[in-house]
Amino acid sequence: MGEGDRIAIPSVVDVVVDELRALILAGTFGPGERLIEERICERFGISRPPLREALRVLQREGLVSSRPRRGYSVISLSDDDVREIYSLRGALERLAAELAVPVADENALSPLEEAIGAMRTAASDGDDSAMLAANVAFHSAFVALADHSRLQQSYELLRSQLQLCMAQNLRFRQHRTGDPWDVVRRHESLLERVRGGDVQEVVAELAEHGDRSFLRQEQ
Amino acid sequence: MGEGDRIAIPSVVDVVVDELRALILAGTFGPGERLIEERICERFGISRPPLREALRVLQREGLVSSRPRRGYSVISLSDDDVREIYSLRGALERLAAELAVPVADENALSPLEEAIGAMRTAASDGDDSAMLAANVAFHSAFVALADHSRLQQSYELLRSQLQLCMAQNLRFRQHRTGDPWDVVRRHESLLERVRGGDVQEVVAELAEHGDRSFLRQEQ
DNA sequence: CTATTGGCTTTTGTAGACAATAGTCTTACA
DNA sequence: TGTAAGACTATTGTCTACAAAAGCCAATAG
Repeated sequence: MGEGDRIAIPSVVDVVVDELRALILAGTFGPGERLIEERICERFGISRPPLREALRVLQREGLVSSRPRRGYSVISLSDDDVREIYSLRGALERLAAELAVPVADENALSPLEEAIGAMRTAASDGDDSAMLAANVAFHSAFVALADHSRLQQSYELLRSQLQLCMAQNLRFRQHRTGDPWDVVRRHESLLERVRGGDVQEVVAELAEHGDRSFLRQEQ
Repeated sequence: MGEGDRIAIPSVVDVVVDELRALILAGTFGPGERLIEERICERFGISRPPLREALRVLQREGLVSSRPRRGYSVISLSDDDVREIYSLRGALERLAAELAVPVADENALSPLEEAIGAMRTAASDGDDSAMLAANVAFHSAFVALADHSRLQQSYELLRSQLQLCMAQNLRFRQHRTGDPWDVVRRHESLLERVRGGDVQEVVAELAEHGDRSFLRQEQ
C-alpha cells in the first residue's frame, strides 16, 4: 500500500481559506470592508474558530488586515503598494529565468504554449477576461519552470494581491489593453528567447516585457 | 489627542507567535518534533484556540508543517531547501540594491555602520554568536534601505528560516567561519560600493559576497 | 446649543467541552 | 510463531458559551 494516491481530506479551515479568498478576489467584499466574523460564519454554516484561523492565514497572505480588538477588514491597495508588488514580481521572475534557462526538456514548455494558445483564442474572441487568465497562466507556468517551491509560493502571493487590486479597480477600462495581439506577440517572443537558452536575452526580454496592466497611474 | 502615540496592546495570538517562533529558532523544539497542542497550552498557560491560530501563522511562515489530523511539527530543512532559501535571498538583496542605490541621505547608512562596528568587536572577541548577529543585522538593514515593505517582509521570512536551519545544524563547526576579519572586510567593501552609488558595482559585490555559512554541503 | 459622560449594543478574544480520527497495543486465529 | 483484526488511547477538529473591549447613542450639564 501507500502508492502515493492518498486522497487529501481538506479541513474546514482549508476550504474556508479558499472560499474567502475567492470572494475577496471577486470583489464580493470591497476594499476596506469589515469582515464581521459572525456574519461570515452564518453565511458559510460554520463556527468561529475555523473562520478565525482562516482569517489569520489571509492576513499572512496580505489580503486582509487586522487591528487588535477591531477585527478584520479587506485591505485597500495604494499606488505605492501596487508598485511594490510589481517590482517584487519582476525580481522573482528574473530569478525564475536565471534558474530555468536553459530548459532541460522541451516538454516542460508545453504549459507556456497552451497559455499562448489560449491568448490567441481570447484575442480573436475579444474576450478580455480570458486574455487576462491566459496571461496569468503563462507567467505562473514560467515561474514554475524554475522548480523552486518558495519562489513559486511567493509569486502566487503577489499574483493574488494583483488580482485583488484588479477587483478594486472597478474602473479598469479594458484593463488598459492596447492591442491584445501585441500581448500575444510579446509572450511569443519571450517563449522564443526561452527556447533559445540564453539567460541574458530572456532577462532582457522580461525587463522590457513591462506588463503594467494594473497600475492606475503610469510611473 | 490622537498624536500617534497609541500604544499597541498585543493579542495573545501575537505573543504566542513570537514566543513559539523564538523557541523553535532556539532549537528548543528540534527538527521534525511534533508540537502537541495541549502540552504547549499547558506550558504557556493559554487555551487551544489562540495557540492554533498562532500555529497557522507559523505554518504560513514556513517554520512548521501540518498534516491533516496528524497535527503540527517543526519542519526539517533539506539541502535543497537551503539552496532555495539562498537563491531567493540573493534575488531579494539584488532588488534591494537596485531600489536603494544610490542612497539619498547618508544618515540611512548608519545602521549598516553600526552593524560593521559590532562585527569588529565580535571579531576581536572571537565571539562567533555576536558575529553572526551582526551579520544578520547588516543584511536586514541593507534590505531596509529599499523602503519596500513587502520585500522586507519576504526577506525576514527567509532570515528566520535560515536561523532555523542554523539551529538544526548542531554541527555547525564555528558556522564555517574561515576568518572573521575576512567577513568584516567583505561587508566594509560592500558598504563602500553602496556609498559609491553605482548599482552595478553593488550588485556585482553582492553576487560575489556569497555568504553560504549555513550550507551543509558545498554546491 | 454644544460638549461630555454614562450606559448600551455589537463584536472580538478566550476558555472549556465534545466528537471524530489516527496510531498503537493486545489478542485471537491460522 | 506470524499475521491480522479489534479495541483502546492519545490527539486533533470543531462547536458552544462566556468575558472583555470598542464604538455608538442618548441624556444631562454647562
